[in-house]
Amino acid sequence: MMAEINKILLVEDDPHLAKGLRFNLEREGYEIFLVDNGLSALDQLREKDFDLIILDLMLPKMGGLEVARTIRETNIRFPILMLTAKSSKKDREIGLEAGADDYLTKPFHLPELLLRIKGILRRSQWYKEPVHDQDIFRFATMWINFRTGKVKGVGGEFYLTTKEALVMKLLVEKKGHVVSREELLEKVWGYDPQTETRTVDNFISRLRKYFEKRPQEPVYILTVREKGYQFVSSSDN
Amino acid sequence: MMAEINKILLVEDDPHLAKGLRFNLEREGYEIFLVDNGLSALDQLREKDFDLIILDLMLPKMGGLEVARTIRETNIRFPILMLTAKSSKKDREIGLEAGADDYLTKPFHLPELLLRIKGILRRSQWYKEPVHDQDIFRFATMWINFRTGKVKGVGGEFYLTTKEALVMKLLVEKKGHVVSREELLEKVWGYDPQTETRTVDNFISRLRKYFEKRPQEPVYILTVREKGYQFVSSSDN
DNA sequence: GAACATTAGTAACTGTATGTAAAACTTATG
DNA sequence: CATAAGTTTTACATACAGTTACTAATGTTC
Repeated sequence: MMAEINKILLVEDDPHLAKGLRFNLEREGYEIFLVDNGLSALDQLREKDFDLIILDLMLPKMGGLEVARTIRETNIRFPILMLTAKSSKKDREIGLEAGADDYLTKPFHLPELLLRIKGILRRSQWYKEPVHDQDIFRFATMWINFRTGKVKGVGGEFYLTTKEALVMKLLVEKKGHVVSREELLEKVWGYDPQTETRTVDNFISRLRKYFEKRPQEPVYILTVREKGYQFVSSSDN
Repeated sequence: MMAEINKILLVEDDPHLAKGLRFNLEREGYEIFLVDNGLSALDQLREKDFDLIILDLMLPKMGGLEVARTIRETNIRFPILMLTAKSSKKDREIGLEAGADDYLTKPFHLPELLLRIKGILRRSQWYKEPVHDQDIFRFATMWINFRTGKVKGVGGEFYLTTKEALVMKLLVEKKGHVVSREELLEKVWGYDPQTETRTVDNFISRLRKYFEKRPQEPVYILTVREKGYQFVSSSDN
């Protein structure tokens, strides 16, 4: 399973509490997006993909209940954790009735919040499609998803084109072994391996620009003169 | 939605509490099976299909935690509601950690128990039988009614035109497979697929504006170069 | 090691496919 | 017949794949 960072939308108008929560949740490895009112919350949901929303019941502009109901109207399964200041039974009942998956009464203890978050995320994984390991390859400080072509590294993310991904995949699959231009032409392009072309070389050149720190002195994608190219990776996978 | 009677396995060794709960839950329309220890609970689970287990933490023969863990070993998603006599924080954390979906501290109020049961059952429905009205299609945080063209999302609602809806419907029906421009032209427009036109591309462009958060980097309506377009909904990373 | 031959690196160019704003056209409606 | 909504074409921008041409590196021969 891919260790994707979970994105949490935190909707809290008390700046003090918000700051504290953000700090603690980020320390736990979650990516936190903070807004202080209900309308902004819905805006954010439209913009980004979140894994969970933590929603204060009492909010300016649009209350937590209304936000929860709006979400439930279109997405019955989006994970919602509600925070309620009042500990009155009535409030909690209303919260759950409005569609919250769980709630916590302020003041709450951090370990319990963390447990509830973990629980909700665990449950919400059920309906998400698992990412298959064989599609994802990690090396150095980046990973590649060969199915989608997505590459993520410290410097951000980008997409390989279809052919680029196929070439890279073939090299990686045969890591430590030389792959001839003929084999690449055949398996990636479906060409007659007789064909005289420099296409493969050009693709290698491009891949080195993506993945090598100094493309002129490649460390991963090596040339084997007269034979072809070879992917090597000292470490993992 | 099917009005199936929900079967609940109640594991409680206090005869007094057990009797009261059974009475009240049956009055709510649930079918209750009662056992008074952990081993019998596992026996029952092997025998029948339950929708939920309500589990006392303190039980003779085999404790609630152990039962919960045993269930989680084989069925990660079976709904578990834990009852704990002690209100110590420690206990609740342990309960959730062991895999309970929710817990309640004794003494609890009946309405709250009922709400939690409803909540758990609602959530567990998601993976049992997702709502699939013929005309309504849900994805991400929105839904589309293909008959009327109505689209609703957290950001409000609007209507697709007839052709827009037809294009979207065809893509969704063949979700996960590439649909060629020719097929779209034929099935939506009734054109001779020979026709040279960019109409399809324009519709795709428009649909992306409606449904994609970043139309330039679509995650649902994908281009397959030289082949056509493809709708995918399992958009991991 | 000088001269030449072979192989590889890569910038620049070409053709084709796709994205999309805007113009042009069509149809329905009052 | 004017208007608006829906559709389609046009035109231009961009992206991808593949070729060419030149440069650099390596290997071979004398």
